[in-house]
Amino acid sequence: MTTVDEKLLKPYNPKNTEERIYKLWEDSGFFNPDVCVEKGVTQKDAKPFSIVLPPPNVTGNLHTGHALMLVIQDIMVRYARMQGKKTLWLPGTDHAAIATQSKVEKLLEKEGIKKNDLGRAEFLKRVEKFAQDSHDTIVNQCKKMGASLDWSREAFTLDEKRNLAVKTAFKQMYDDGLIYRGNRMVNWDPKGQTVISDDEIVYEERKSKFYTFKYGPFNISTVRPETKFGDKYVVMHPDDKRYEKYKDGEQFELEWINGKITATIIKDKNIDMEFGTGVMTITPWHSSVDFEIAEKHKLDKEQIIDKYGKLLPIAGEFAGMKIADAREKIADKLKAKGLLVSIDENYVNRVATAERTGGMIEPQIMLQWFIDVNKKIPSRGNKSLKELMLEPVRESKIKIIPNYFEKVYFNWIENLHDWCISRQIWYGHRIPVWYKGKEIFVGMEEPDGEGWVQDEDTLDTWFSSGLWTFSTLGWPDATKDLKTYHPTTVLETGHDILFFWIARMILMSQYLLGEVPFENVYLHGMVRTADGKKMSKSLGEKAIDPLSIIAKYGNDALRMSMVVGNTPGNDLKLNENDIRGYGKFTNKIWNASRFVFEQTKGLDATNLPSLDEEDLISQKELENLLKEVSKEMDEFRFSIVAEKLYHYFWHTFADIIIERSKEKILKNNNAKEIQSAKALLYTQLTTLLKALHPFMPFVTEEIWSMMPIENKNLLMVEKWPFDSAQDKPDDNH
RNA sequence: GCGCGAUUAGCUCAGUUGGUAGAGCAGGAUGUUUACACCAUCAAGGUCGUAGGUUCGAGUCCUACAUCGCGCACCA
Repeated sequence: MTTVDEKLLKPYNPKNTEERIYKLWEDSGFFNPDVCVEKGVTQKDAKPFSIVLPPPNVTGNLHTGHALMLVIQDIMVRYARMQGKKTLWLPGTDHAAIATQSKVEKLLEKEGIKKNDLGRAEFLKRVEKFAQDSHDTIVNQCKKMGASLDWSREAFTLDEKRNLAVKTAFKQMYDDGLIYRGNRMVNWDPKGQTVISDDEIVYEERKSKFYTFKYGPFNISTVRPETKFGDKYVVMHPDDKRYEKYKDGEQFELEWINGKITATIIKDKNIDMEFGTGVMTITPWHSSVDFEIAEKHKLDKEQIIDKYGKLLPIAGEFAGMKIADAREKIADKLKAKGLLVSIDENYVNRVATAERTGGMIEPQIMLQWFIDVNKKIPSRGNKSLKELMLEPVRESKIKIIPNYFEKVYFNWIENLHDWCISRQIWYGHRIPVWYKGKEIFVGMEEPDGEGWVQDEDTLDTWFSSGLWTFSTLGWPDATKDLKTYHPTTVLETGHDILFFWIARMILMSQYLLGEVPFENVYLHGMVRTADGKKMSKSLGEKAIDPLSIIAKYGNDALRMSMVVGNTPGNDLKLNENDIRGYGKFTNKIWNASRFVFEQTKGLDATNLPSLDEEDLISQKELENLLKEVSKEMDEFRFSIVAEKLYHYFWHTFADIIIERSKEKILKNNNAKEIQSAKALLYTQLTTLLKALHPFMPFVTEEIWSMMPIENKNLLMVEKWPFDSAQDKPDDNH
C-alpha cells in the first residue's frame, strides 16, 4: 500500500485511479436512490430528480456523441444528488430494430449467408447474440465514462417488461380507434424489404436524365419513364391559359408505350404552371402527390412496380425487368415511335434513399398499420394526438432548451401525417394482432381456439422508444418508481432526434398517462472534429475515440473539454489540444491539493481557526461565486459554470490564495495570520472539490479520499456547498 | 421556396432583462520563488459579417443584405 504522501508526490495518474474510483462508487450503492435513502444521505421526502438515459443502439461501440450525452447527464445527476435530491439516472439500451437487423445482415453477408437461408427463428438468434455482445460493450464503456447510472434498474427496449408495455399501449390505442390498418401510401425500401418512416429517408442530389415525351397533344416530362405505363390521366392547372380549350373530364386517344390508350384530362390547382410544360401525367400508386390528386378526383390507381423493384405485367414486354434496366429501353422505344421530344442530361433532382440500407425508396400503396394523429379522442378531452403533442410545449409544461427548437417542433407537428408503425423486418416487437380468416384479434396473447395466425410484421422501433420514460419505471403497473420519478425532470439528447424520439415520447406519455414525459428537454449539438466534420464512422482514423482519449488524458479532462464552450443546440468541435489543456488542469488540482495537505497537517477540521480580514474577503468571494454558479447550474448553463470554476481554481485559489499563504506561513511569524491562512486553504479546497465534483468526479473523489476527515462519506454524496433553496452557503465546510 | 442557427482576438468559443468587449489555446518577452515546467510573471492582440434604424447609450433590440451550416417542403 502506498501512503497518501507517496501517492501525492507523483503527478496525478488517471489510469491508475479511475477504475478503482468507479468501483468505489458502484460498491457504495449510491447510484441507486433507494440506497441513498437507506443510508441516510438522502432524506426520505427529498425532492425527486430523474433522467432516463437515451438508450444507445445495440449496434456497436459508443462514439463521441454518446460520450457527450453521458458527460452532460452525469453532471446534472451528480449535481442533483449532491443537492440531496432523490436522484435517479436510469440506464438502458435500444434494440434499434432496423439498424441492428441490417447490421447483422451485412455481417452474415460476409460469410455468404442470407437471412432467408437461416429462417426467422435462427436469424433472430444471431441478432440476439450480436445485440447481447454490443450491450456488454456499451455498459462497460458507460462505466469507463464515469456515468453514475443506477444499473440495478437497467432496461432494454425489447425485454419482457417493455414488451408488456408495448402490447398494452398498442391495445389501448387500437381500442380507442387510434391504430388502424389500411391501404396507404408508404415509403417502401425494396432493398431492405420493409416500410420506413419519413424520418428514415435520406435525400441525395443526383443528376438524372429528364425526358420530355409527346403525350397526345401535350408534352410531358419525367425522370421515370418506367412508371408511365398506367398513366391515363393528364393533369393541368385550371387557370393555365395555354390549355384553356381542354375541359376537365375530357377524353382523348393517344399512342403510348405499348399501343393506343385512352387518357382523361384532369384540372387541378396543385399543378405548378411554371414547371416544365405545366402538364403532367400521374402515377398514383408510386407517388404521394399523384396519390392525393387521384384520391381527390376519385381516379383509378394501378400498381406498376412490385416490391422487389421489378415491373409488373402491365408493362407488357418490359414486365419482370428491373427499374434501372427498363428505363433506358422504354425511352428508346418511345424515341423509335417518334414520341421523344428532348432529353435534359443535366437535370438535378433529389432521390429518396433508405438511411440504413441505402436502397432507393419506391413509394407504394400498401396494407400497413398506422397511428391516426388527427382523430379526436373522447377519453382525452376530445383532443387529437397532434393536439396532445402541441399543448404541453405551448403551455410551457415542457421547456425546450434552447427554446428556438420549440418553433421547429411546432412546425414539424403541424405537418405530421399518420404514423406508419408496421415494419417488415424480423427483429423487434411483433405486432400483437392475430388473424383467423376475416376475424382480427388484438390483445396481449394469442386468443384461444385453433387457426389464429399472428401478424408477421414488427413495430417501428420508435414505438417502444416512445414509451421509454415510463416503461422503464414499471408501467403499465402502478409502481412506486413510476409515481416517484415520472414525469422525469430532464430529457437530454441530441437535437437530431427531436422528431424521431422526443415528439413520440410526448405523444405516448400524453395519451397513455395523461402527463408530460419530462419537464425539460436539453438538446446538445453534434460532436465534430477540429476541422468541423461530423464525427462518424466514415471518418475512420480521424474520428476521436473517447476511450483512447481517456487513456491518454483521463476522463476528467475529456469531460471538461466537452463542457466548456459547449452551449445547448450548438455543435461542439472537439480538439485534442483543449483536452490536453484540461489534463493539465487535472494535475494542477492534484498539486494544489498536495500543497494544502502539507500546510494544513494537524489542523482540526471540526474547529478551524478564524479568518483574518483579508482571508474573510477571499472567503466571501468564493461564496459569491458559488451562489452565482448554483443559479447557473439550475439553469443548465454548465459551460459557464465549468469555466468559472476552472478560472477561480487556477487564477484565484492557486495564483492568489496559495501564493499569499506562502508569504504568511513560510515567511511570517504572526501566529494569527498563519492560522488564518491555513484555515482558508483548507476551507477553499474542500469547497472547490465539491463544486468541481460534478464536472471532474474522478480526481476530486481521489483527493477527497485523502482528506483527513473522520467518518467521511464519498464526495459524490457530500452536500453541494451552496443551498439554493435557502440562498446561503451550506455551512458544512 | 419556407424556416432556423451562426458570423466577436491567429484558432475554438463565452458574453441571459441594452450600460466602458471575456476565457482557453496558439504566438511574444521575462523568470526558474521551497504544490505544480503538466510552472509563474508581464505584455500584445477585437471599429463584435455589411448597411441602415430604435435609443442618452447596441455584440445585445428592429429591418435589409452577404457568407457558412442545418431543418422542412417541392422536384411531373
